[in-house]
Amino acid sequence: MEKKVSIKDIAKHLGVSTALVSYVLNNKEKQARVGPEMAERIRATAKEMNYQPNLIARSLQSGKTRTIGLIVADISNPFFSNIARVIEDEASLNNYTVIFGSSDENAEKSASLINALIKRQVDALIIAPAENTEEQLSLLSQRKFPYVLIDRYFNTLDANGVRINNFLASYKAVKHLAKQGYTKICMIAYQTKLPHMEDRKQGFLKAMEELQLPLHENSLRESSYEAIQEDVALIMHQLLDTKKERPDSFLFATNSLAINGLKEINKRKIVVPDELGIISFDESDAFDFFYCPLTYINQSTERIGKEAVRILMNQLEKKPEHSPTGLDTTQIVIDAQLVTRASCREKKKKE
Amino acid sequence: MEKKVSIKDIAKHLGVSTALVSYVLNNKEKQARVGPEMAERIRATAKEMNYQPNLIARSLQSGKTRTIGLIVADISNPFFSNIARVIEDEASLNNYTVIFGSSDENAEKSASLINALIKRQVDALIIAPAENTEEQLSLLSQRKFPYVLIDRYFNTLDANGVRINNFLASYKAVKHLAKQGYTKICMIAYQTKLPHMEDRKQGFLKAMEELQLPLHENSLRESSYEAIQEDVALIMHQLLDTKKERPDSFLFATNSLAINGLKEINKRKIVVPDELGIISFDESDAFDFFYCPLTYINQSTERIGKEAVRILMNQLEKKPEHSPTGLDTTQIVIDAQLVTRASCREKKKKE
DNA sequence: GAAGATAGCTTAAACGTTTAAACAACCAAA
DNA sequence: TTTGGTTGTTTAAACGTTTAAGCTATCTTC
Repeated sequence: MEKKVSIKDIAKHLGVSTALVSYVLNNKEKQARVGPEMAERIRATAKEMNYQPNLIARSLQSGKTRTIGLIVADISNPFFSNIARVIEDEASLNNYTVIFGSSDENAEKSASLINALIKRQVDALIIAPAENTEEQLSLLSQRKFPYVLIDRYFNTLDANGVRINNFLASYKAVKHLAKQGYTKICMIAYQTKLPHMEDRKQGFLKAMEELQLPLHENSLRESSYEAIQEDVALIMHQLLDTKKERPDSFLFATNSLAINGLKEINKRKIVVPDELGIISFDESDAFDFFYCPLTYINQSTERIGKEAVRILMNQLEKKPEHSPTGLDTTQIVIDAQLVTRASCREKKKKE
Repeated sequence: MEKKVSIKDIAKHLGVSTALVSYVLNNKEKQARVGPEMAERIRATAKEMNYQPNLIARSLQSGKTRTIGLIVADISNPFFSNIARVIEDEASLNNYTVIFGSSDENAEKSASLINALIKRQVDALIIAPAENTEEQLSLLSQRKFPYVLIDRYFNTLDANGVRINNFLASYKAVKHLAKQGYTKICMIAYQTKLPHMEDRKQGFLKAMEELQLPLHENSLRESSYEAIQEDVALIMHQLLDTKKERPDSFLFATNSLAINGLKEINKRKIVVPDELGIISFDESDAFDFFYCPLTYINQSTERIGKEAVRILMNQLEKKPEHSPTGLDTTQIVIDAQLVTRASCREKKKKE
């Protein structure tokens, strides 16, 4: 690669000091009282030599990189890549760029990603935290490093965050299923202690209780993240390939769980919504193309991404005197909408 | 945010020079003849003070950032986010991180992204180039800036690249359709001069010619990128809501085109594969969940990502003397596989 | 025509690293 | 006892910026 032209090259070319060049190219000619002809000459040669400022040097000097680190479970998951796109656009509007990393729901990977990004001096982080990462995050908080949690959160951690009202969304979904006449409702969730997932489970349980629907060991089943395909296949086998206590409806806690579940349901040629009602969290093209389009709980990736960046920008760009302690934190809870489509039958089955 | 500890802080704390600390923490104690006890003390205090090297400072000094810039059309498109994930993992193995940007198939956006990434001193770029970006890329080549094109390429540009054999993939797809008895084959492509798309179109035309199947103005229709939904809807209306010359099969040139097309096909309750055979490029969860799983041309995102990074690493990590002119370029053409499923009927219709 | 202001520019330090070169102290060999 | 080598450490410059402070003419003003 050819050597890049620096401010020094421009200065040498014109026989002036680098300071002068810097002032002009940063439009500080007024305060620095640079002569108008000089300013013009500098601008001209900068263009002529195709000068591009070295942002690394600038960052070293300013202590700011105008870079945001984004850590999600998996950037190839559409839920996260959609959020990534929104964050990219919002960041770009504020002249920031985004570095990303995938944690694979793994605490160690998360730690090393956070570390790598901090070494790279990102100004802030946006994190969809994995299980058992409270300590890492609490360390960030201690050092007053700016960050926002998305999608997930921790009860023990007072941090900026954007998420949906998981409990209520789940609760409403169950109520909706019950209203349509389903009684043997089963939830498929992830086996994790992450509170957002716990909330979804609790919302399910609370609704079931209020509906006085019986709960048994198969009412709420959990899959691992790593072996989701095998786990969901097994769960579906145990739940569907039996006559007694066969569920008449499913609530899937994420799009990946639903996609794996739907594959099993398809295999068995089970008729949705008559034999089985279905609701899932998140969105997916697959939900649209399932022979019976899925009713789902829409988490607006648009809003999540925008709010996350907004919180950071408020924190990063505001004058120090406006943040008395610097310890205030913002939590946004987005009201997730139930989008009703064909996967829950319209009326009660037997009247 | 609290002030970070620097090498200077460690040096001061121990009453030694920063050079010593630097040598030790870079494991150059042997060459620099640092005393073993001193080395131990330095390492200990570095750990104790939780020292994290400032990679920005290191980059300024070394001229390398160990960062790769990734420019795709849209990071939220699963094809690109899958590639992004592979690139992330491969880069990480080599101790690189990835900054990304979405060009939206827009040449100006592409130019400003390239510029922004170069100002940030990325060591190399991986680009899925938009239309009319030859000049930008040719400038990169002129300056000997390392980059690899993925998915797309330009005839007039001698650059590193990884892509599939678009012509042949398309050609084979049409032959496959014909073999199953379809004769009124129609291709839906993007309206662009990008050669990879042109190749797909030419492969289609060549196969049709060899098959002696008649071509007319509706045989090959094109949609814009910006208004894909409206365009595909219109095309489908014109092709399907008519009796005369109605196509009996479609070849979609990308997953987005297919997804939009399938929605229209679904609306009209057209029976696949009997009334209509379908093949699409790329992959999608939607293809699996369409009532009749789609036959598709699989572009291995795994291979594309891996090869792209491999090419860059070869170029970036090799000693200068190994690249005599530095002008050699590597092109990888991956053989895309046709994955046959239910969306093309098994036998000829009327025998 | 002296004092002070102003315009136009330069100097120099700083940001946190890396690393070649210099230096001081010691030791061994002649 | 000089010479030369080795060991352990420091000095200082460099990477490309930014920016406060300094300097020198020239211009006002009385």
